[in-house]
Amino acid sequence: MNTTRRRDAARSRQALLAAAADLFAERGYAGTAIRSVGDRAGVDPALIARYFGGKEGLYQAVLAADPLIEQSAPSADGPPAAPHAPVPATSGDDGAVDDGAAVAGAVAGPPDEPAASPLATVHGMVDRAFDKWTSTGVSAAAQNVFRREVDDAARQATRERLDTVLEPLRGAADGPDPQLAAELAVAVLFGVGVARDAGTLTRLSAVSVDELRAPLTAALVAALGLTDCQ
Amino acid sequence: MNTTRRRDAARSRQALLAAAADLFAERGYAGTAIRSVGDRAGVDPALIARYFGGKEGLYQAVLAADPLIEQSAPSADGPPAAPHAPVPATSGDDGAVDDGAAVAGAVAGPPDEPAASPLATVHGMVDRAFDKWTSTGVSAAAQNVFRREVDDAARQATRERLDTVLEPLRGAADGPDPQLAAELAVAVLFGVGVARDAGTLTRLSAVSVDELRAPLTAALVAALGLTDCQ
DNA sequence: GCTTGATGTCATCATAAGAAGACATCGAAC
DNA sequence: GTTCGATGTCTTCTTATGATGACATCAAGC
Repeated sequence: MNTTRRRDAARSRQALLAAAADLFAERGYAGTAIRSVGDRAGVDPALIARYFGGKEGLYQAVLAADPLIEQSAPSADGPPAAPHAPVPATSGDDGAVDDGAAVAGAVAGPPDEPAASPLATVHGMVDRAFDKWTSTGVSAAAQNVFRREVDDAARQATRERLDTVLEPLRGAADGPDPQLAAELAVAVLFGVGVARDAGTLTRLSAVSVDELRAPLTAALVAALGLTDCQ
Repeated sequence: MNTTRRRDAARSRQALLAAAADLFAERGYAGTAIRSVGDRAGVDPALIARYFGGKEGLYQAVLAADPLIEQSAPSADGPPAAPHAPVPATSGDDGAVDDGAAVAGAVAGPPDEPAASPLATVHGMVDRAFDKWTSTGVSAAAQNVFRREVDDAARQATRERLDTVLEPLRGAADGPDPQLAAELAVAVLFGVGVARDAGTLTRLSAVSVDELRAPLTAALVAALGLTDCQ
């Protein structure tokens, strides 16, 4: 089990997976050639057929390996007690739903999170999304939310990944249709992230995620029907 | 100028343009073959080279011809006086910014719209976006907001189209960075539209635009910093 | 009716890409 | 040290695709 073996199937597989994740996110599925993946991975592209069955199988593997947002690990900047600024839309006089101590639990790390407050859930979701964007970038799976051309298998794989994000949002949503509210929030959250990553909206792509936190959180809160002013 | 001439360059050009708009929106740029465009248009694909210079030129023409949202024409359903339901987030007691009669002017039809109220601008924008989605569908240009793989020329063409949408939003935005707020609103608006069109979020794709109006408008209002409760 | 440019049709080329298989080489087990 | 499966490298095949040019056909102007 030498770590620098000249031949190591797992190592090659991982290299291909990482290179494919980059390239699929950068150039899209149709625009990515498996030869390019092999080049970037420093691995012969023929191994893609061996380990993943082909280009489509590689894509599936990339989607299955992507968590969409950062796992429950706390944000890298500062103590996790106050990783986010107050939301303008809810910092006012009434402050409908109380935030506070529920933030830590809202990151949904343990499998049995104790029903965090809706606002804390939103804050945790934004934090985890920002962590993901700034560390490994916006993934191909996130882009799939906005692509018509993905085939059924890839769409299904994307849906399964999205469930992780949709589930807490459903719980946080207020209104007669929590599923719709949660999906709307996903469209807003990933829409901003993917658009920022794409670069067509220049100002959006230029600002730091910190400058995005307040307005994006406000939009999510509104999309979920959590606005306290109604 | 017979309308059914067997040979008509303008007619062929238009057929190619329409077919290309459909296919680029459906399959993406890389996934669209010019032969498919020719087939759908009922025109020989070699004419693409003649009229547009090639696939890239055809794509540019499609982007340039797309308005992203419906032109200022009033909505088809009912009188334009009340095309939209009240927004939950702002239907409350205080109602920060007054709506009312400014709605008609907010659709920004005449070149010198009389500085409509921010809320009316948002309402008009949502109406026009919905009209576009339900009539001709979500365009390839709108999708480009969320695609990294588009080349510089296409990105620039998309930006020029976006300016039409960004300009009134900048005027409606409240806060220190109107450009960022406007781009954020664009990401939210088109993010929801493109995601709904893509079909990965099943509930979002299933509901009618009318069911989307209230929460989407609320999210846009929040993204623009127009929430009255702060 | 003829001419001529515009328009349309067809064949072909060069390239890129995914897939598949033949062959080479490594290394663990014995 | 030998064997043999695992791993890696290389070549080749087939297909799809964008581009190009030759040729055919139409229609307007004289």
